[in-house]
Amino acid sequence: MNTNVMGTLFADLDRNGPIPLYYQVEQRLEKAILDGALPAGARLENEVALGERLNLSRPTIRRAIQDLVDKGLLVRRRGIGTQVVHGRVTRGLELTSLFDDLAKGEKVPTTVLLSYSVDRANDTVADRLGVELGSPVLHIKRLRVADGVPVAVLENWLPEQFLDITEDDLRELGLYEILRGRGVTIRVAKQKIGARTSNTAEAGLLDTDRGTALLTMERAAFDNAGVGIEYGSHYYRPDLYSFEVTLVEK
Amino acid sequence: MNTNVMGTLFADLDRNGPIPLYYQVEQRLEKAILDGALPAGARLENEVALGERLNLSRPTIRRAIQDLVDKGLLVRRRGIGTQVVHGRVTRGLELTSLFDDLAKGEKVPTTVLLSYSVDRANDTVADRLGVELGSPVLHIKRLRVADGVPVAVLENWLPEQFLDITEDDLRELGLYEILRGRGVTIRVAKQKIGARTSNTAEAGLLDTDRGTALLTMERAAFDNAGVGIEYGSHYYRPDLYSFEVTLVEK
DNA sequence: TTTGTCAATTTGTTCGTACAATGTGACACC
DNA sequence: GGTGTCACATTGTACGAACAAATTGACAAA
Repeated sequence: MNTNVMGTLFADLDRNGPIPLYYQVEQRLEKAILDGALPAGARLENEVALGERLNLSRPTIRRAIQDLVDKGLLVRRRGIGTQVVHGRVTRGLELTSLFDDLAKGEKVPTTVLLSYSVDRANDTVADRLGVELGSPVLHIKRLRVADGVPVAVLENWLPEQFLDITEDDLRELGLYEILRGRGVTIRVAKQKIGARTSNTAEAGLLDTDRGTALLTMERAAFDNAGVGIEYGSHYYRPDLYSFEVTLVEK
Repeated sequence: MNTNVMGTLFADLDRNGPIPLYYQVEQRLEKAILDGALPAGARLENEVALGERLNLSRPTIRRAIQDLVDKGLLVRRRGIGTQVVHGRVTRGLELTSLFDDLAKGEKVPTTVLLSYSVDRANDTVADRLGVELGSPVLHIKRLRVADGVPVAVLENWLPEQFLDITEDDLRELGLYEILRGRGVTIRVAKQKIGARTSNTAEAGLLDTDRGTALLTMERAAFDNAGVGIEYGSHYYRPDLYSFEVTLVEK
């Protein structure tokens, strides 16, 4: 055990602030793992000892560790202890693939607004969003460009409460940024990822040849209360984009 | 609140058996939701009351509810209560997409073993599996057929400890079935889903035309101890298969 | 009517404790 | 030398308790 790391890692826990203690511990541990301070395979101190040194109860420590286990960063075995996973820890997209994450790295993302209208919900949209058939929905279609290269075409439908999102908003910000700015938080999203062959119009938008493969994604997103927020049907240039998912069996 | 349902739902908790109490509660609740006994939007009794009626402590009840929240079945709001999510609950693939899940429904899956050999790990395989470069690995390539139609080509590499898996095993069972039978449990899997255009050989195997789109998936799987179990590089016929993922933001 | 305040309800966080289950290693026994 | 057994370490489950934070609704005040 690297007591040096663990010793200094938790020097300044804010016991009065609004941030939960378990979350502070969790974030510090996660950072240490991703930074390599806790290398793959490193064994953590046991829960009780850790709790004593940090002056925290065992349930609090357990909660922090459990969250990291759920994220796939740590592995626990009864009678043995807790270790950092061996598999390289890819600071992957994980749940952030929820968001417009083209801006994740060095690329400069821009957006071309292809269409913007208020439509009446058809069967599919009404079903996925959980709204009345024929109710007004905001229908937008955007071309996502990274460093001047077209990467994806994003078509979305949003329920009545978002009709006041403007064209300028959409040109400047990602959809999920706009929603966050309005205090909306996505809680559950159901995605379906597939592929198909492009037609002429699609290929033209993405600056490729007709008949090449497209990566497709359909998504329905819901907020805290389970209300439908957004339904999207998107296609991506597969040479420029792919989906990464980390699954953790419980 | 439908007290009838809640009243009878927990009549027979096994307090001495090996199955944890929180898990028993969790499963009964999940079943009630999926069966429709607890319809979308239904409000659960509050945690303390629920605990009193079932003679369980609040932490136990909370654990059961929290697990279902993590699965995207329930939604909690402080000061309000706990509700069943509004969005249709698709008994989706979720984590089961980990497994050979073509047998999920009515289809009859069969497997053609295209190749079977013991190779030395190349760069990619050694890296993904976390084994020494050049160490022996089992290399298999299978064609997955459902109801007589070829659906996917699955190419896998497994580390030294699995060299004794036989060709007959592979023809009869899914890979993950074989692994489960040997007491191996997958804990974390990292997947990358993309698309590309097929070449002649690939199209021939899948009984389609050259140049059509393929859905591709790479996966590295790890066990409880974080040891690499399996690396796979697969491609699927996109008109017959797609990936469904449910994301839950915490 | 509108606004502010307060109480009630409900989930969120944190503590403390006890015992069970599992894996490891040492030790005695054959 | 091999084998079984026992103690030990560590995580898993479950209990009880207290206070904090967020939401709602009722009521009072402007």
